[in-house]
Amino acid sequence: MAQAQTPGSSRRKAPGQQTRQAILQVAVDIASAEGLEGLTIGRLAAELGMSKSGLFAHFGSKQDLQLAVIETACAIFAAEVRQPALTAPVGRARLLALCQAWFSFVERKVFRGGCFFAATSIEFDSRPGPVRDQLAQVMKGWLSWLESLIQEAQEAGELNPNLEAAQLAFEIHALMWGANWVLQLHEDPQAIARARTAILHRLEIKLSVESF
Amino acid sequence: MAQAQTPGSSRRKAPGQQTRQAILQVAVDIASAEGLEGLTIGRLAAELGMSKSGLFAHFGSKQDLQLAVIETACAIFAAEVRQPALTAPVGRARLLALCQAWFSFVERKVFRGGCFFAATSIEFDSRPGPVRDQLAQVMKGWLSWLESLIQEAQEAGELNPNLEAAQLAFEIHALMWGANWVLQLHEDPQAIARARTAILHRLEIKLSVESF
DNA sequence: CCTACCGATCGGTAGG
DNA sequence: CCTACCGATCGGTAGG
Repeated sequence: MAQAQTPGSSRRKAPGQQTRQAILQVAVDIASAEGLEGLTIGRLAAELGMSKSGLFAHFGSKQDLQLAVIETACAIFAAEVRQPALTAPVGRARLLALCQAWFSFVERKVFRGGCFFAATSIEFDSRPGPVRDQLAQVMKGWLSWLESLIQEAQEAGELNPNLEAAQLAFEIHALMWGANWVLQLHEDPQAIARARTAILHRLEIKLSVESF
Repeated sequence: MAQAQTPGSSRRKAPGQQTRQAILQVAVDIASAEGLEGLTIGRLAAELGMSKSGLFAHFGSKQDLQLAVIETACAIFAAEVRQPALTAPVGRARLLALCQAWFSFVERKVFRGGCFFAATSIEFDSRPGPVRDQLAQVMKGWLSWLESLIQEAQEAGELNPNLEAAQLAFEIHALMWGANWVLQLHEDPQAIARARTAILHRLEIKLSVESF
């Protein structure tokens, strides 16, 4: 999910690949704000200063473009949120680092429209097809990963082992998206603080804890 | 918000109003699934078996249609969720009745695409204009109402008065939408159970409580 | 409430 | 990567 589509180890990308990447960077921003349907070929071409057909040559269809945009969003998310968590030690520290990275990621508006996955997975939840299937798979992977970090913290003796990991993952995820939603719709930065407070409470951590 | 636009008390609606209501009933279902932008005049007319312009005569513009659809969704939500809560006694019982009604409302798929407000407020959070403004106002009203029910329960001595009501309202709302999202995207009915468990835990109610 | 239309834009193709 | 196009659909209007 995180790896680019270039299989080789060559540092130099083929020129076509460079253009393709530039297109996808712009596309992922538009899609986070206006959705994967609101992302139109004409609009995207205009924003890039190129012709529709020139752009379209990089993708066989609009659906292929949408799937490529999801891949790109995954790669950015992996670098911005998953990677920082993996640099923290296993256990509660890693869980905290993940939450920290996620809140930073929405506060810095890495994607113009807030969390790309919130916007697009809700947009497509009633539109059957490969795009919806890929989004569902990505989100399942995210929830599973969150669950595994919780289990690791439990095994390290840093989290109450009586909590059901999948339940806790659901709750943390819901609170994160709640914060993203309030932040986007009401432009209320307090949303982040509310979600932080709730998550720390669930992790049974006193609220004065370090820099978090 | 809940009242229809007919001011009089006449039981009989003008024939134009009947058609208008029929249009809006179909429109609210489409919009909950495909969004307020995905709701096109042509598609709506086709689904109703009438001409585009005949339909359009009831609304001055697409934006007016979108605003009218939001009003209709509010009226349905008031009848399906707010009203059942108001029949329960003030305090914890009313809060529980509200949650009960909300989960029933998404389980029965009162709106084809799940919670209309989740779908559309996320769709429009990056689209400035009257539609976004109205959705933001409706959602602020919902969160405030939730907060006031929590305060009433605290004043009745049925809920820990040290909890911040706005914080608790945020958390309950986030958990409800988390359930709606998992239900829509993964068709996993366990989502409802997870949200129920989390909310009861936050309300400090033993999980064996009555029929809930 | 209809037919008949408008210019703009949609996703996509032909041919270079 | 471009120009030049395709049929379909978009929101919206004229006129009845």
